Amino acid sequence: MRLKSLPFFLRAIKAKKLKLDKKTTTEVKTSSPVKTESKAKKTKKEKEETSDEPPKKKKKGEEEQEVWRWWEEQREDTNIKWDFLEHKGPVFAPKYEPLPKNVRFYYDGKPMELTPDTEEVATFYGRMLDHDYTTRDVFNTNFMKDWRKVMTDEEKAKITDLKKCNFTEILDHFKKKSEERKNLSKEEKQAIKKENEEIVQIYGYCKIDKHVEKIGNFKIEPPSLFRGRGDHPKQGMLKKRVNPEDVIINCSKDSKIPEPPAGHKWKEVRHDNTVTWLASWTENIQGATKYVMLNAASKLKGEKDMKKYETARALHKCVDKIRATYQEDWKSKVMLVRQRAVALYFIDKLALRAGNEKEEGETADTVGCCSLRVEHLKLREEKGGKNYVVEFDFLGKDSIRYQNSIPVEKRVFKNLQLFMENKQPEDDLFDRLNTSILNKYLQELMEGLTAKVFRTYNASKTLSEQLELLTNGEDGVAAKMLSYNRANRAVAILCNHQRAVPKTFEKSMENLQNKVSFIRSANFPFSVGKNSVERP
DNA sequence: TCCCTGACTTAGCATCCCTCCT
DNA sequence: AGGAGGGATGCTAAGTCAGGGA
Repeated sequence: MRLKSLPFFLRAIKAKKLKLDKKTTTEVKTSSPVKTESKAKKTKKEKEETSDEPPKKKKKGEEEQEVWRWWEEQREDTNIKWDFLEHKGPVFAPKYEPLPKNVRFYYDGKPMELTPDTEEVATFYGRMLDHDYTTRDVFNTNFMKDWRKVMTDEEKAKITDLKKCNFTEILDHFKKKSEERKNLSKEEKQAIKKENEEIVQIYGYCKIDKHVEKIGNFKIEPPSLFRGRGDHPKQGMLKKRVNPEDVIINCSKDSKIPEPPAGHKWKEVRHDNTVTWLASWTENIQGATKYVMLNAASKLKGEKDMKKYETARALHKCVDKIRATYQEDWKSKVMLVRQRAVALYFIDKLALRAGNEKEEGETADTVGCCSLRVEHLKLREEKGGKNYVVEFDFLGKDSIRYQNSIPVEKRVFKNLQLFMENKQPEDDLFDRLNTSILNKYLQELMEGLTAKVFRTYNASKTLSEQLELLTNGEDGVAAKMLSYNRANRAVAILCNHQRAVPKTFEKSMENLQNKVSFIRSANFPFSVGKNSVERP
């Protein structure tokens, strides 16, 4: 399957012939406008779609909204995102429910009663006791500092050492509660489910330009301890409760303005139709704005997604020229041009991210292409029988380690030597370059071209090439699935998509081994495939 | 040009929930 | 029925990129 035939692939997915693996397809997934459903429902629906019989009458409450086939409509390119927008506002986190009296917190071996605010924050820590986070110094220090801020003077005077705090009864309490929830009767579970569905019915949808569309995240993030990834300097800090007074509502003037919860006011109600968000608030850890936005299957998101792939297709048409240009630029007399050319080569060849600058000490120390430092690569004139090898070793987005050795053209190698000359390990490799310069240049090469388009393009191309290579028209469904998973895996490797080894890994591996042994001994004629790139 | 910020996408982890097997 | 397995979904952190102001 070549790139130009990708629309067929999209259609196949829309028709739900293939299931996409979320892990490996972010760069290549489609904006499938048909909402995803559970496997069982899919099978049922597929039957309905392919059957000649009229669809069976749906039970009450099961009627589906007719799908708005926005992707078949004419699109206009404007920064106006909507003409009408009405919604009920976000759902706030439930109020804190104090612990029952028999669940105690101990300080220095003695039970200690906490005021509700202090207790609430203690429960955030208590329920994370089993997690690796609570073994980290940074997490604990940050937690203690923020916890003390909510304590009364009396509590503050007493609770000074986290090591003397015992939260185990709190953890046990929540474990017990979750166990109880699991053991509820079918009817009780149904009742809870129904209640949740009612909330979704009210708050989970909005009316936008005569269409009802699903909201992606209508629930405001509950208070908790900040779980920054990797070596995050702010991990363990208290993420505060968000109140209506913190929330800005965005909707159209002529809509029914959402009611704030009783006794509360919104921070602001605005009517800005140049943006897609319905509500926003500022989070207290990094000061970043959080948004309530539409679901991925909505027109607003889907159209944007579609455009992304169109841009990638446009790149396909001129990528040869761009590659020739940057190879030529490796010889440039201007240092910036050389650096830009080598950086672009990495972005293209290795699917690296752009690499914006980050404020030191505010986040984990991670880098992308433009922010690579001398310490992140090693140059080997010869390695494993290959010449001019570059070894990369750095932490990328989400502190996922990127480790890769690649042979490069001699000219690239010599350039890298030049860029690294007389520099300290912590110095920038591309000291003349940043993402802004790079993207401005890319914009000159092609309208809408930015660094991330290369990732989308190369991921999509890899997937389609792999599918072409691995599949055979006569293959059965199982074989097609296997090929599809393998193709996806190739994309995961290219994009360095990784996931932690699941906690139950060893157990399930053992079970799998047993099955394999059994199958081998019985001489079964089939193989088992798995597609995930797990971290070592 | 630099810096900051707002808006939006990308992506890993947690949890839910369905299916299949015992 | 109960539990394991694993995909789907939910949640939210962490990126990208553009635009505006100094």
